[in-house]
Amino acid sequence: MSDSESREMYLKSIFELKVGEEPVAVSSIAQRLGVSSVSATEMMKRLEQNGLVIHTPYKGYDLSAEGRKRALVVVRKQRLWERFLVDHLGIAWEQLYDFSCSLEHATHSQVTEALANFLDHPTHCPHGNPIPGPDGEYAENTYRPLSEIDLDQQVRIERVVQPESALCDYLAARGLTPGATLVTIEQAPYNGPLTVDLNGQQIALGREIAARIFVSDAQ
Amino acid sequence: MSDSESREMYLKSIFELKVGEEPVAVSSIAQRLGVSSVSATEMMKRLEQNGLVIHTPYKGYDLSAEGRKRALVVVRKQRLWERFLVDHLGIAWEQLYDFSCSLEHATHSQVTEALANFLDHPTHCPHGNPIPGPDGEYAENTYRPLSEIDLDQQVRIERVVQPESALCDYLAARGLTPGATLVTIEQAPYNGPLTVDLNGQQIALGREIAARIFVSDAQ
DNA sequence: CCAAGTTATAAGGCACACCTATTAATCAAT
DNA sequence: ATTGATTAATAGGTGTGCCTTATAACTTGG
Repeated sequence: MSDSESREMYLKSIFELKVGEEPVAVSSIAQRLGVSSVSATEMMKRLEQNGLVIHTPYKGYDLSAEGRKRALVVVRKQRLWERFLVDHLGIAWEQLYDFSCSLEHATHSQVTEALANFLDHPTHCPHGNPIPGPDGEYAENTYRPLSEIDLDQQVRIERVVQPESALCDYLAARGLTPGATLVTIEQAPYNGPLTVDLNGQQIALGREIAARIFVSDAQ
Repeated sequence: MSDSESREMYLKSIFELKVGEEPVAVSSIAQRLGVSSVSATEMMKRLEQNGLVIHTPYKGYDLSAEGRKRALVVVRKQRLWERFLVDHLGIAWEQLYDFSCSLEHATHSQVTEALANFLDHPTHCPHGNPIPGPDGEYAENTYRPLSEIDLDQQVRIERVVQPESALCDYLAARGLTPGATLVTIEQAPYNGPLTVDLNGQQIALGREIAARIFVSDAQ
């Protein structure tokens, strides 16, 4: 990978991994990118020197204002490409993330905006995630993770976060894509799987997966 | 640039620079890619070890069958993207080459074929160059370079080879794009400029440029 | 055929994104 | 307050794509 491409991936990872208020741990960044913690730490130092991230020792890293801006640019490119790939090229839902990930780094901003125009300025990617605006506007929506839903609730899948192909392969094979409606049936103890019912079929989902599926009430 | 991206650029350069039977000189490859001759030689050695190029000492390099195949894959991607950029995104003709050049390396073959399908399998890029087929079919067409046309001939611009943006900026500003019809007026001695008439306007073209513009008879 | 110009090779370096292995610092929980 | 786990920092190393400078090998034109 090239210099700027790597940097973009690191920034995007922090953006994607950030959930609550806590900074993102180096270890999780390293894991996400498939590199050692040392390598990730090295890169984070470089990014810190460039003012793109902020370090809280022994806690992790956050994006600075500038870093967030850069990350949003990349995310915008990726999610626009995902729309194009699925809407116009007919690429399978579970392959989108990987294919768009290479394209995102190779796309000049002028092409990005022309693409947004061509696509008629979509607001969400095929995984249900918001597409950042051209000037960095980003409204994180407020769906709740499936892992936090009470039992016997009927819910609708709204978004899948960190939708890399391995996860999406699994979900697509079971029909767990945005728009699907399911009912929470049973939560096994000791952080065990959550069983849900999708069209009469029962599926047991690990907690990590359930935490990445965001849902809304489907009354 | 990354490893494979660089390699692709080297292979593509040889493909683009190859004109007649002569192998392509390292110096011209180096010049095209903006690297030193030593660096280019280094890379050519690596490519030779991989069986992608064939060396004729003190003459230059040629693509092997496998190398040509790889180059054609890259060229196919680039030219398909150029069509998309100009036909659907409305990107200016003179910017196509640069923008498509980044995309070509980031495009999975599955996406390439879906794109070809979306574009309805175009045969030529916006510069008039043939788009290689999915299995490496490539028919070099037989137009003659403007630099070899007799005087007082009316000709039509069919293709512009090695259409990097610097050249295309120059040509687009003067209306010298594929489809334009012009008349050869005067060839200055000592490899001087060729003067042509385009819609009553006289333009003096250097020989290097004239050699990159391929034309057909326009009776 | 010989000198001028190209081309090739060799030597030595730089920056980057990675790596492993080790030690130091800090946090959290008993 | 000490321990055990996590996180950070240090040292040392790899491969790749680039660089400059210098020298050797070859081609070609007068």
